[in-house]
Amino acid sequence: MSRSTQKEINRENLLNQGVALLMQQGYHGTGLQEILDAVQIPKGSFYNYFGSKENFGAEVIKHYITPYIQQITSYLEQSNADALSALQRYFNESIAELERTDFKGGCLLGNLIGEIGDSSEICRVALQTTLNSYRDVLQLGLSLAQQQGTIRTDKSARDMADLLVNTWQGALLRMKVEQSTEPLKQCCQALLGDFFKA
Amino acid sequence: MSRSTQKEINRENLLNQGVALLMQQGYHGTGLQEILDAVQIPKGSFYNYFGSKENFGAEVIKHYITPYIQQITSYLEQSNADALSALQRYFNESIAELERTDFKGGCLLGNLIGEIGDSSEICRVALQTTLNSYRDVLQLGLSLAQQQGTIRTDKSARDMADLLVNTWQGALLRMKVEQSTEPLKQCCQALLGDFFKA
DNA sequence: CAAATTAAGACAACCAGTCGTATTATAATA
DNA sequence: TATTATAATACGACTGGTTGTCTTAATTTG
Repeated sequence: MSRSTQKEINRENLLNQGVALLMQQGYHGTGLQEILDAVQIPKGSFYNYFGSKENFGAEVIKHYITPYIQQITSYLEQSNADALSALQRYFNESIAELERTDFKGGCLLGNLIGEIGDSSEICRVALQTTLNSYRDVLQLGLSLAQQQGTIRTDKSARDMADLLVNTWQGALLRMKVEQSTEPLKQCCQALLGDFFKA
Repeated sequence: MSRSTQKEINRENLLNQGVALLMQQGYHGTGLQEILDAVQIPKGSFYNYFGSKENFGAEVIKHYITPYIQQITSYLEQSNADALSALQRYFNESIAELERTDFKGGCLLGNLIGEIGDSSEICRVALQTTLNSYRDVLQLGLSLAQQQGTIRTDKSARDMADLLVNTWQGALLRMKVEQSTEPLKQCCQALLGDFFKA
């Protein structure tokens, strides 16, 4: 196997493991050694791939969001003239997944904002752009739903998407503390099922 | 000075410093030594007052919320037949304070839920009861406003208080990442100024 | 003086990050 | 094509520092 592709595989494995561990144990709660042991990669290589733990953290953040955006995009494309249902389907699927994993983790973005949003500027910026791109895809869905007449048009899709992201983040925190997905369901019901309705 | 009162003063100082440091740097990001140095208390004493860092964390959590609940209660008592304005005044004051402190810290509860909600059961329970008592006082305000006719009555004060707490927490995270209080203002406007209105 | 409380420092475990060496891949040369 | 030269990467022992906790001695109290 060529060296460059192996390097890519190693990087990918580190990022995946980083997502899993940072989400559950936090940034300072997870040592580099723990990540390296899990994927059997020596410490020296880590510092070749990423320059520092902080840079790694920023890359983990960007790596994290990709599948979620793909999932929403895919749901929106599948939905024929019913973007609102696609969004509801996405959130319901997320809720089901969180129940399967016993409410662990929640959202890496929310967790890291609280922990290192003040202390790491690099990660703060990564969190900002990542959260914005998540907001953008929700905004797209809401704006489609506006065109389809299922979502009110006297509020901007942008504002509603922001509110939805923020309430969802808060509900995820509440879920962890209550060990229940009730806050998540309430979030979807109150916003998508009521406040945003046309 | 008697020993018992000195002990109380030391405990109080440690808790206050703990609130400040844990809020800004997180649980694992703050070492005991840093807290002890700040209040000039030897490490050995710490383990007399609190049994472990984890127990200390749980006590810091409970200690944190008291002034906020007092503030809301005080605003509600001052307000003559206008509980909704009292709540709005509380949130506006909180927003002004966060602007003064450059969006640092946010809410200790939200930050710690994300960081250690999964790993420390003691702290998770402390966070749960603390957040619930915060919700309770907001619920009281909303239910007063319902009686006064300024808040809709087709939704329970409890559900609205939960939604308000969760959205506020999410907005605090968003504030840290955006370095702006805009998300907080949007939260108050959308809920207290629109969705919850009678 | 005896008992209980407090404080100081020792402790092993762990942290992120470094550095010299070993290994490998690529390029140059014959 | 075979051999060598050069560069890039892989590696893990090691560093200085910090972590939370515990043992032990000093101090205070009744």
